[in-house]
Amino acid sequence: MRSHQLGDLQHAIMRVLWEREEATVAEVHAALESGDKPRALTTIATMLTKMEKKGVCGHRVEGRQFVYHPTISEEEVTRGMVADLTERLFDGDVTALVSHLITEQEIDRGELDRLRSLIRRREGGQADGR
Amino acid sequence: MRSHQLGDLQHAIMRVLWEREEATVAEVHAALESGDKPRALTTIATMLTKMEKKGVCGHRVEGRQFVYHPTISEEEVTRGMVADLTERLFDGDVTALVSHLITEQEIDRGELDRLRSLIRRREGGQADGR
DNA sequence: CCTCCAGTACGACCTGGGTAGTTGTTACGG
DNA sequence: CCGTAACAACTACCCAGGTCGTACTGGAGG
Repeated sequence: MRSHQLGDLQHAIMRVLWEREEATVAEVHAALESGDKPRALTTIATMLTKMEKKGVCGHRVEGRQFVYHPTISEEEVTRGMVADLTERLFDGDVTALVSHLITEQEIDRGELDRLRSLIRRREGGQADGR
Repeated sequence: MRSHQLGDLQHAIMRVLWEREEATVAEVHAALESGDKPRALTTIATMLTKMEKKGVCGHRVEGRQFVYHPTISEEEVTRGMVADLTERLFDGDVTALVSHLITEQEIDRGELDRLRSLIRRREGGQADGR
């Protein structure tokens, strides 16, 4: 089961869909205009079409326009992409990734603190909730 | 500075190069034969050429063959790819990624323990050892 | 009723990763 | 001295992401 991989634009579009539950092409386009480099409306439309064919979203017809909605959850995608990276970079060793993050990447002291308590909570309560 | 992004095969090849410091096309090919699906020798050669043009590796001539070597470090690539993912999925919030990992991904109790001490070490001694 | 506009459908094109066949060159063994 | 095999170079594809321009169509307004 190759977890759905999304390109940059695809992921950006999905984020809009996840955030709003539903959105028209124009709405997605507008939402992406802020900050991002300008894109043609048709680019978004084309992308949405491809994404639907790919199974990551669907649409219903409302009057003349299509209202798109996600068919996969953000968690699903996030987990999948993180898992993929973990596989490629650390041979699937999640702990190695975490180690890398807290040693090589920039995390300030306050963050470390938060993480510590997060781990403690995880260690304590868990009967493994998956 | 857009950190060098590598495809699957490219990354696999780089791993061989990093591991051996240097390697001929045939050596890389042989190293990849184990476990991976069979690939033509020319595929590796082509890839190496493209990668060199991209600046991730170089080569010297030894007799009839090319001996390739990496020109970027594994750390560099790892950091870059992790950073990219962090950016895309968590808007650059490294802590959010770590949180995701220890709550959503599979980490057993022993691992958590190791992480705890890792954080402690990081918090205490750090004069930033990079 | 006819025009115009909003929107989708369709097709074109570019890039980069990946895969490999074909060609050309050259050192080496017979 | 010559054929062969080892190599690199070149060329050609395929696919997916991304980016648009253009065609088409149906409904709203004059």
